[in-house]
Amino acid sequence: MAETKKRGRPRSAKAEAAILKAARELLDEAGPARLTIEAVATRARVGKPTIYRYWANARELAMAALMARMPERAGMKTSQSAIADLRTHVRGLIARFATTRGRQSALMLATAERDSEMFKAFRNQVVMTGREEGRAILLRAIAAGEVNVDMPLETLLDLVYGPIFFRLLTVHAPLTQDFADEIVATLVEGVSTRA
Amino acid sequence: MAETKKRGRPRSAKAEAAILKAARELLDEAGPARLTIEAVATRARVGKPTIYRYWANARELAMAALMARMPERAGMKTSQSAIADLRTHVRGLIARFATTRGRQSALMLATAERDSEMFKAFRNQVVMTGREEGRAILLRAIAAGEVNVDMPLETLLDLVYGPIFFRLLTVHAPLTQDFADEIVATLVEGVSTRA
Amino acid sequence: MAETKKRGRPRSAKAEAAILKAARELLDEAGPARLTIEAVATRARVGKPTIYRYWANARELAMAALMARMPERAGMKTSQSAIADLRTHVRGLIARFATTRGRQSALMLATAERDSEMFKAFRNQVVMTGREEGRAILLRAIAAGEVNVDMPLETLLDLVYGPIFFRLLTVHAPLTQDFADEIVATLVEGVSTRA
Amino acid sequence: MAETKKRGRPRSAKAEAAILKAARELLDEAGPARLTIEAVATRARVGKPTIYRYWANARELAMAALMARMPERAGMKTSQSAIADLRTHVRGLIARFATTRGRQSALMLATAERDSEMFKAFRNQVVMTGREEGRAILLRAIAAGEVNVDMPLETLLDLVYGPIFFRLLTVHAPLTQDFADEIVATLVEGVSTRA
DNA sequence: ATCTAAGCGAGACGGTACGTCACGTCTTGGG
DNA sequence: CCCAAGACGTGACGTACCGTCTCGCTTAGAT
Repeated sequence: MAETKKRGRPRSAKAEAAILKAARELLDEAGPARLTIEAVATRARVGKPTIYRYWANARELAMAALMARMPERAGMKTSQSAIADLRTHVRGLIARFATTRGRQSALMLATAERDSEMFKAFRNQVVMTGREEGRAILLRAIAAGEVNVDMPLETLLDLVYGPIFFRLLTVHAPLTQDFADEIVATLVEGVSTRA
Repeated sequence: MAETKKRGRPRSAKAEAAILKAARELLDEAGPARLTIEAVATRARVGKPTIYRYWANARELAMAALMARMPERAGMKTSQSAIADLRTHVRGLIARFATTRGRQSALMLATAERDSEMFKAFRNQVVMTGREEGRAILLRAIAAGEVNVDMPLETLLDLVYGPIFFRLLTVHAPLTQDFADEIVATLVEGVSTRA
Repeated sequence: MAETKKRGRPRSAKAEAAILKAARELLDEAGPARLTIEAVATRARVGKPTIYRYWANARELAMAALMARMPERAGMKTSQSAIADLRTHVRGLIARFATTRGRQSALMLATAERDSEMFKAFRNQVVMTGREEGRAILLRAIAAGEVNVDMPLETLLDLVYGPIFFRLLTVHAPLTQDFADEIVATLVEGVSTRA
Repeated sequence: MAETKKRGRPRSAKAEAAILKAARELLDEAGPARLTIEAVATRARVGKPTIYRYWANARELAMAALMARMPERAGMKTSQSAIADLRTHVRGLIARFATTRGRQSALMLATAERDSEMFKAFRNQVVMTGREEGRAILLRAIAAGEVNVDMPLETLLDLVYGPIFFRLLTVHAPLTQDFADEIVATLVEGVSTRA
């Protein structure tokens, strides 16, 4: 209830929107490394101090712009097989990240200061949003008895998402839809010949 | 005929060593983002042009310094179970990367210009060296009939390495030795209840 | 009809006083160059626009603060010798200006926009107040036959005040009471050997 | 003889000249208050750090530009009357300072940081150069028995130069050639009626 | 034993962007 | 309609590094 009385001129939503728009455009045109505060300020017809009032530096602004940019997650349709749902989910994930925007997001993640608030927000919103959906699917699969996981669910989720980001970063092999299927198949079946 | 005649003063091995030493120290003290050519030149008591004679920019120098820094891979001992060997391998990998140096390497990988020669060299030497060993282990496992892989081996390798780098980048969960075991167990057994 | 109806909240005398007080404090602490509107507003707990309602810019405010600060001129006592009175007057002048405040005033004079109203007011109040007294003394001396001036009185007054401000600005020699005596003696006697 | 060996690339005389030229042009066009480092850098096609390598701030640069600008003092011709020479000297001084440049110089003097090296250099070169000549003339007058000064020569010199700068600063009366004559006449003859 | 080309350290060069400060104006809600 | 607070666009500040370019000095193979 300790609400702070807002005094003085309120922040301009217009300015913030113009900044984010300019940032997004520059990301598209030149990538995150070229996103400078000066360029954003000029393009958004905004003063530099205004930008610094909202974000601490160019990287945080870039993250904010990328977050605002991530496509809305379409509500997932549920089929009878949770594993089929997982496959669809991973395919969607790859489709999302195998874009300039997706690559830039992964890159931001790697570059950002590990312990800033922005980093956590970015990680949660960009990387982990999909994760919640993935977690739901896996829980459904466990409930349905399709799957048996005797370890932290986090580990399994990392086994799903890790390979995608790995290819994104190392570019040693293409990030295709087939890769989604291969990931899911391996995780489900395992490679053991014991069975 | 094709030999290039070497005229003039040869390059100084001492200078190169001093540069790399300074670069390594700065990496340790301040991280890759703070590794500037000026700082390296000052610390190594070397002229800036000398540095540029060897490396194109600060990131390449950082990669070179990190590469020179990666611990020599100990010759892998082979046990009777290829899967046990894989587990040992993954554990070693995690031990190597769960260090400041390892984290910095992953970070460099993410930041580097995707199509430079240096990027490829760095990727191959830092990330993919272990991979060759992993590939050998898997091939051994297949030959021994311990394992059955009906997809590109690359995919399976990405399923091993991807989760490690993912945690390195997102820091949402700790990178422990247990995680190595969980990765291997899942990949081997799968999570299906069908069996 | 012609009368302007006073509508709305009247100006706050308290605000003006607080502003001038803050300005004076900042002048003492940091000098006229550091007297910024922002600092004054913060210290006086006053909005910046309120300051601008009274003064056009920081220099004018500084001048206003300095004017409010000049010590009241004590009523001059008249002796029998107008020349002795002049000496006393010049000594008093030097005493007044050989202070931080005096130096700042001279500096303001030099910095101010030459044709602003404030400049004229400042010049008249700070520099020329003394001058009126000096003029009166000289007129008395002429009337008493102690002195004979066959040129504009202004010139003679400049010969009295000029050297003081000159030393204030160039600081090449100290501004002492002896200097007052030397000025008056030279002006009265001249340096010619003809006599 | 402890000469310092000059290492590294020597400073570019061309750059320095271009900077001073640009500074002079800006002084002429907009005055000392508008002389910004940015504008000078742009006009001189020179990097800002290069300017800062030579001068500590805009005011010092302005002083340097004004110094480079002061007209060479013509070798003074000597007549039979030292007092006539003094009159000629003071007239020349007024002619020099009753210009935009002269006024700017006086202003710089007033604005500069009192204890910087640049301030002293500027004072000596701009204000005090003429002073040496004036001192020589006075010494000649004393030697010739034309004049009798029983006080520090500095005081007399201040009585000559002070009034000029005073009018320059206060602009309460015009700075004419007649003023020169009036100054000299008063100093020589004095205003006393005793004689 | 020179000559000469390349590497060396140092450091100045033209630039770009940084993050900050203060400007003078504008926009709130409250008195 | 004034007040405080404070955000706004603007413009300059002084600094950090960039990557390039002289300097004068090694250094060592070719002459």
